Amino acid sequence: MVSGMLGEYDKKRDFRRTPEPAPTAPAAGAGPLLFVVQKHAARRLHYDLRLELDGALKSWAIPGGPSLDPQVKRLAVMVEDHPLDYASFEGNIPAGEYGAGQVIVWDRGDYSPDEEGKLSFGDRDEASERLRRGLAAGKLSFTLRGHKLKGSWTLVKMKRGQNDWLLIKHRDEQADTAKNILDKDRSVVSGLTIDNLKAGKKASAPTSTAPGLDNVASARRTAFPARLAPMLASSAERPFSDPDWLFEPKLDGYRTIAAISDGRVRLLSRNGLDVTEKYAVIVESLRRQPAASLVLDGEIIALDEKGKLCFQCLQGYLESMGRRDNQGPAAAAIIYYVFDILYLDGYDLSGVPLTGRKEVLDRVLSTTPAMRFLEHFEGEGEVIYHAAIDQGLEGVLAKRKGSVYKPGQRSPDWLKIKSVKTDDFVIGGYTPGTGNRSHSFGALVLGYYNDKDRLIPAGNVGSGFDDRLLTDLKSRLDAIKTERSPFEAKVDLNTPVTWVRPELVAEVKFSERTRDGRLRAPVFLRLREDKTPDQVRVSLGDTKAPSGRTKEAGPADDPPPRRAKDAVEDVLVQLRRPEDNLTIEVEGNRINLTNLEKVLWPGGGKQPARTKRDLLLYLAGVAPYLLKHLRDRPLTLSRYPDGIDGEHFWQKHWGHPVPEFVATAPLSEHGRKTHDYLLCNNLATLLWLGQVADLELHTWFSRVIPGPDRDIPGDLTEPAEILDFLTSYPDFIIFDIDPYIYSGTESRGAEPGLNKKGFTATCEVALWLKEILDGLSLSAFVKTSGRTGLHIFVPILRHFDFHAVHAATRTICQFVLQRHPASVTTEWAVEKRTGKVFLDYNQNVRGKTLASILSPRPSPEATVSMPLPWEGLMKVYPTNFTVASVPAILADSGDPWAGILDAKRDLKALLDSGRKK
DNA sequence: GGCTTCG
DNA sequence: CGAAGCCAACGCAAG
DNA sequence: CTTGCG
Ligand SMILES: [Mn+2]
Ligand SMILES: [Mn+2]
Repeated sequence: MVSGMLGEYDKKRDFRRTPEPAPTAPAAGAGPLLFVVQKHAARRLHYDLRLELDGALKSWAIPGGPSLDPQVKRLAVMVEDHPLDYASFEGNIPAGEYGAGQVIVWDRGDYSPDEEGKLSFGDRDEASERLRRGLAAGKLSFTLRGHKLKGSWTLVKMKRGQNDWLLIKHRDEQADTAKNILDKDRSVVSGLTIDNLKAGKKASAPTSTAPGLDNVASARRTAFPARLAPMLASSAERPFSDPDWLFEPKLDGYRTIAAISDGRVRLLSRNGLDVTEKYAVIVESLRRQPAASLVLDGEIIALDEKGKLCFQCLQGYLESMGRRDNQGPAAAAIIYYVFDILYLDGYDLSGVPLTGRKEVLDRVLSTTPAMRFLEHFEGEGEVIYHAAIDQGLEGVLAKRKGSVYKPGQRSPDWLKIKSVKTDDFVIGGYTPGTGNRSHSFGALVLGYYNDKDRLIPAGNVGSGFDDRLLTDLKSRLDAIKTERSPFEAKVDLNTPVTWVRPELVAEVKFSERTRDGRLRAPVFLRLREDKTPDQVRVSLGDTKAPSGRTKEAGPADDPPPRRAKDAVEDVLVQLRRPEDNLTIEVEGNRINLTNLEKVLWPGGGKQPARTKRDLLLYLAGVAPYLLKHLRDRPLTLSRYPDGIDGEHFWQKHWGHPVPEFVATAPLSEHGRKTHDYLLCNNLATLLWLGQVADLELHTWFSRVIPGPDRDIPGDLTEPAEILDFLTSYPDFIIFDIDPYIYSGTESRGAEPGLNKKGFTATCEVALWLKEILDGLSLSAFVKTSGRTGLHIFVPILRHFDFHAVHAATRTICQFVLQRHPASVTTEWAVEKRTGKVFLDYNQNVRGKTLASILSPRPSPEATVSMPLPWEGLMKVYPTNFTVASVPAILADSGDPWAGILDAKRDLKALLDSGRKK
C-alpha cells in the first residue's frame, strides 16, 4: 500500500523498535479524508500536521504550532510522507530512533479542500484530486473538523525555501484572535500530555465515546456553548395526533440543564442559576457519564414514598438543604429525567432534528436510579394525553420530530398541553383579608408585562392558600411593600390595595380568561421561585406559529424586549473591555472585532473624535429600537474602513460567505439574475456591520416577507419570483426633503452644508407637507436625515407597487409645490434648486434606499438619522443627535417611530381620486 | 475590512 | 509574506 | 438617444 514516496520515512524508521500504532486506526479508503496533528517533543518541540492523501499522510512540521488568529502565520516545513496508520501513533520513540521523544495525537478529525467555499467531505476522489492540484500549485485551502482545530485554513508555499510553507487560519467563525489553542495540551485520544508520557504514563483506553457523531447529519463541531438556556414550549389547548410529532409526559419539577466540561459538572436552572450544590446524587451520576463534554436538558422531580410525582416533596427537599427540620412531605427520591442532548464531545447537536438527538441521547446516557431517560411516545396524542392525566401528571409535551433545539427561545415546535390552564403572573399587591384572614390577606393582585415592559393587571387570586402559605406569603409581601402601584394603569378594585414591588411570580390555575384579560375561577398553585418577573409576558412567542396550534403567536421573529435588552447589556459589557481587538459573543454567535480604537470620525475643533468602539457601543445601544426597522429589508452598505475621511465605497453584495448569523435574500431586477442582499435581522449582524465599518445603514422601503397586508399570489412558485414580487410593494411613501440654501462657506460646486436657515426652511416645508398628509388621512413620521434635511415616511398597506406609490407621491408633491412655489422645488437639475427646499419624491422606486432611521452618518459630528415627534420639530437641530447622545435620548423618551408599521393606511382613496382628476 | 490575486 | 485592487448599477427625469 | 441624478 505504501510505495515510493514513503521510502525516505522507511529508511529513517525501524518499525521493530518503535511501538505499533494504536489499533484505533481509521478505516482507510472510506469516508472523508483524515487529518491529524501530532505534538512531538523531539529535539525541538513541534506539531506535525498530516493530511491523508493517496493512502499516505502529507506532512508538515510546524515549530510554532497552529494559531487560530488569522493574522498569525506559522512556518510549516513540508516533511516526508508518513504511512497512514501513523496517524494514530502515540507514545515514546526510543532514543536513537529518528524523531526520538514523545508523541501525542494532539488533534485529529477529517478534512476537505474548501476552495471557492466548496467542500468535498462526501467525495474522497474529488477531495484527493483537489488536494493534489493544490499541492502542485503551492497553495492549499482546507477545512478541518477536529476537536481543537476547526474551520478553514490555508497552507501556502513560500517563494524561498523548497519545503517552506505557511499555515494560516482563514477568517471564519472559528477564527479567534484571543484564544491560544495550544493551551489545550492533551491528547484527544488518550487525554495524556507530553509530560505524562515523559513521566512514563501509558496511554489507556480512549475516554470519549462520541458515538459516530460524524454520521449524525447536522451535528456540528463547535466549542462548548458559552451560554446554556433551555428551549421553551408554547401552549396548545387540546391534544392532537400527528405522525410528525412525538409526546412526552409533562413532569412537574424544575427544568434543569446539566453541563459537563473541563472536568466540571454543573446543573443550571431555567434561569441559568447554578444549582449544582443542591443535587449531589445527580451530580454523582453525571460524573459517571462517558463523555468529556456534554450538555443535557431535563426535569428534576421528586417522588414520595408511594412513588408518586410530588412537587411539594421537591420543594421540601430544597428548603431543608443543610437543615433537618423539614416539615412537609418527604422526598423519597430525587430524579433527573433527561429528555434532550445539546452537546457531546465537541459536537453541537442543537441543529440535529429532535428524533436524532433522542437517538444519540439514548445511546450515550448511562442511566442511574437518579438519572433517567424520559421515555416518549408516538401515535394518538389524545390517548397519550389522557393516560398522562390518569397517572396524575399535568399533561403532555408535544414536540415536532424534525425540530431543532433553539436555546432560550419559546418555540411552536414544542407545545405543552395541560389538563388545567395555569399561567404565571407577577404579584403586584394584595387586598386586605376578612374573618380569619384579617391578619394575612384576602387576594393577590396579579399582572403580567406587555411588550413595552409595562405591568398590566390580570385580576386577583384569593383561593388556594393554606394557613402556612398565607403567613409565609404575607411576610414576604410585606418585605417588599411599596407606596406606588407597579401597574401601568389604574387597577379597578373596590377594596384598597397594598402595593408590592413586582418581584414575586405566582403560578395560578384558572378556568378561563375573561374578555378583559382577567381570570375566571383562579386558584393559587405556587410561587415560581425559578422564574423572574420580567419573564411573565403576554406572549414570549418568538416564531410564527405555522401550524396554527399555538395559543398565541408571537409578534414576529423578534426576541421579547427584555431578552433583547439582556443581550444588549451583555454586549455593552464586552465592548467596554479596553482591548483594541476582541472576540465577543452575541446571542450565541462569536464576532471578532478589530481596531476598536480606530478613529472613524476624527472630530476636530470642539468636535470629539469617535472611534469604532463608539460606533459599536452606539449600534448595541440603539439595537432594541433599531432592529425592528431594519428587519427583512435589503440593505446597502456604505463603508468607511478608514474613517469618514478615508476611502468610501458602497456595497450591496457581500460576495463572500457571510457569517452564519447574517440573513440574505436573493433578489433580481426585473427577473434578471439574482444577487444576494444582506438583511440585518439580529443584533449579531448589526455589530458585524459595525465591525466591517459600515457606517451607514441604507434600507429598502419594501420587505422580503409577506404579511397581513401582502399575500403571495398562488401562481408564484419560484422563490426568486416571490421575493421580487414582495419587494415591489413598499411599506412607506417617502419624501426626502433637502435644503438647497447655501451657508456661503461651501467650497465651489459642493452641495449646501448644514445651516440654521436651511434647516428651518426644511422643517417649514415638512410641516406643510404634514398638513396635506393629515388632510388625506395619512399618518406621517419625521426624522432628521442626519445631514441637512428631513425624511418623511408615510406607512401604507402593501396594496400598491412602487409605480403606483411613486405616482401618488408625485401628485402630493406637486400640490405642495403649487401652494408654496417660492420656497419649494421639485426640479431635477441641481442649479434650479438653489435657494429653495428640494422636495424629492423620486426615491419611491424599488431598490432605492435612504439612510435608515438611526443610521449613523459620515458627518463631522457623527450625527445619526433621528426619529422625532412632530411637536417641537422646529426646536431641534440635526447635530443634537449623535452616536454619543442618541442611546440615552432613546432610553429616556423612546422611539417615536416604534408604531410606524401599525399606522399603515390604505392608499386606495387617494389613488382613486387621482385617477378621476 | 475582508478577501483575492499577484509577485 | 506584502502590495494592490475590488467592493452599486437602476430607473426615472429631462434635454 | 444621452446625460444627470440619487
Ligand atoms: Mn515530527
Ligand atoms: Mn436627503
